[in-house]
Order: sequence, then C-alpha cells, then structure tokens
Amino acid sequence: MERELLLLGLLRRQDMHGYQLHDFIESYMTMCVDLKKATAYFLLDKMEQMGWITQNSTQVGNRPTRRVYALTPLGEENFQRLLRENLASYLPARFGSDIGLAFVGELPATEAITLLQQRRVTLAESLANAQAIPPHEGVLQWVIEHQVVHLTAELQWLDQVIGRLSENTHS
Amino acid sequence: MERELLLLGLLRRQDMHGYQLHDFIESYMTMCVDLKKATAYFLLDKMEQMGWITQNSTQVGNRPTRRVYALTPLGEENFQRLLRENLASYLPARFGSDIGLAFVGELPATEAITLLQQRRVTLAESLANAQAIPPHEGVLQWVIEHQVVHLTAELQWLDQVIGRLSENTHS
DNA sequence: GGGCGCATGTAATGAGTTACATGATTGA
DNA sequence: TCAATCATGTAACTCATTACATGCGCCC
Repeated sequence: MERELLLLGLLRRQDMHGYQLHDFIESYMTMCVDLKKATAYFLLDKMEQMGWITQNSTQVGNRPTRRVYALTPLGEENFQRLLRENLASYLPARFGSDIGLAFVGELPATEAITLLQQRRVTLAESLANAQAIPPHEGVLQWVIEHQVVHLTAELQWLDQVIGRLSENTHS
Repeated sequence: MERELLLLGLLRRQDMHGYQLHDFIESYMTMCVDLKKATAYFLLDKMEQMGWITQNSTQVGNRPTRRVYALTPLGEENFQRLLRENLASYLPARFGSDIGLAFVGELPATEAITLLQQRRVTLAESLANAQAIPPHEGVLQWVIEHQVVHLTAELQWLDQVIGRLSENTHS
C-alpha cells in the first residue's frame, strides 16, 4: 500500500495526471520508490474504481486528453489511514547483497576484496549523489536525510568488511 | 538471482532436500531472505531442468520420498559466477517506510511522534533479536553483523527524527 | 524532417505468494 | 487421540514489469 499512499499524498497537495505523477516520482523519489509508468496508470485506475480519486479530463491542443486526478473525501480518509499505518510500523529491509556476503568465505580473500571494492564504488557514488541533493523542505527532506544516514552506515560497514578480509591476507 | 545463489551455496556445503533447505532458510536467514516453500520447490525444479543440480530420491519409511539435490559441475560454475556478480554489485535498498516519512509533516507533531514510537518498538525488538544471536562462524557471521550495523543506524536515525519532531511541539 | 518529450493504454509475461491437498510420523 | 512436524506438490491469483502501440507538439 506504499505506492497508493505515495500517489494519494502527491494528489493531496495538487491535482495531477498520470504522466505528471510518474514523472515526479521518477525525478525526485528514485531513492525510495521505483514506480513504472504502467503501474502508475494501473494504480490510478484502481483507486478511481474504489472511489478514492476522481478523474477530470482536460484537452490541451490535439494531444491525448490528460486525465487529471483529484482526491475524494474517501481518498483523504484512506490517505490518513495508510499514513498512520505506515508510520507506526517498521517493515524490515531485506538486503539481497547479504547472500553474497554469506558465502564470501568461499572465495580467496584477495579476490573477495577486489569484488567488494567494485561494490564500494557504486555505493560511494550513491552516497555522493544523495549528499549532492540541495537541502529540501517538504516532502523529500526526511527521505534524503534517511538515505544519507543509511548509505553512510553501509559504506562504513563495507570498509570494515574489506579491512577484516585484508587482515587475513597479511597472515 | 540471489535466491538461486543461496540455494546453490547451501547445496554446495551439503546435499539437501527441499523441505530441509526451506527450513534452514526460514530458521536462520529470515533477516536477509524470505523464501516460501512453493518458491523453493519451484526454484529447485527450475535449476534441475537447467542442469545446475541433480536429484536423488531417497525413501524413509512410508513418507513422501525425499528429493535430495546435489550440485553439478555446471551448478558450481554458476555458483561462482553468481557469487562474484553479487559481491561486485551494490543494489540499493528501498525503504517503503520512507513514503510515510515523506508525508509526516501532514500530521500534528504529537501524533507523528506517537506513531513513530510504535515503529521504534518493533525496530528495537529486531535489533535486540539480531544482537541476541550468539556469535557465529561460517555462513551467517557477516549477515548478522551487517543486520546489527544496519538496525543500529536505523534506530539512531529514528530517534533523531522523533527528537526533531518534539522540538516542534515545545515551540 | 527527424527525434525527443508529452500522454495514454494494453497484452503478455514473470516472479512470487496464497491457499489448498495429500498422507505418514512423532510426541504429548 | 489429536496436534504438530515431516515432505511434497499444484492451481489460482496478485502484483508489477516489459514491451509494445498510438499520435500530437516542439525544437533544432
């Protein structure tokens, strides 16, 4: 229900059409959601059918009509509910990368280090990107800060792993 | 491919049947994977068809025959490949909980704090659980340590958020 | 005039989960 | 004896992605 919450939250601040919503999410919220176009349209249709949002078609020139969505009272109700549910619950993050870590002992330490250093490059880039985003008010503020906190911890951790693996090679 | 890597990695250390694999994963690896029974069986079938593993049925009493799997050379090859790929790449974690955070400003600070404190309880429990696991050698060592590092950072971060929100209520 | 951005939509596919069904064994 | 555990399997379903198709408008 996170995706629904997100769409409702964005529509609450401003009526928008599907393309616009997807565009915003893709531009500014990639660090916490990945919502494809088809999914966005699908979800909007679904929420319209449930009566959470209403649709208002506007024509601009000869382009395909924009389907501009707005929250209904029922939508607002559900926004409130979903927001509270989301804030109150902690859903543990799963790290697919940990499975590799589980078997890192099967590789010679020197090779493991080389591979993890490649991982480190991408991770450091992600962190740099997150830190490069100028301070935000509003929607993104906490999300970006959280991302920075998380990535910093990940980087420290990875360095520790690499450090301990290289101790093994010196002996 | 993480799930395949995991199954291959476990089979590499010891031949096992589906139930056994699922059981091990559910008992000891919940913090990094959630693999349902049906999925485990499906994946094993798939990997058998691809020639990564072979099956050896053994009957114990009158029970359903155990289908004990073992790695083939092709399976070993793919284990090596998948492990290297996994270690070398960083796949960013997505936090569904961040979407709530994005809209936390829509709630009165006092209520937001109450909700986040509920989140904190679960989070603190997860951390306590992870820390309670006795020091491990082998497969789980790094995974558990990583989990502790991550959860500690999350908890600190959450406390910071709650702290800053309560500043708002004092003014 | 050609490619990109706007704006929608849908059919096929895939991965994974749910919810079943079966039936023997073990232990309280 | 009754529930839980062992051990498998599969059909239906959900959710999301991929990969298309359409066609206008804008800018170089």
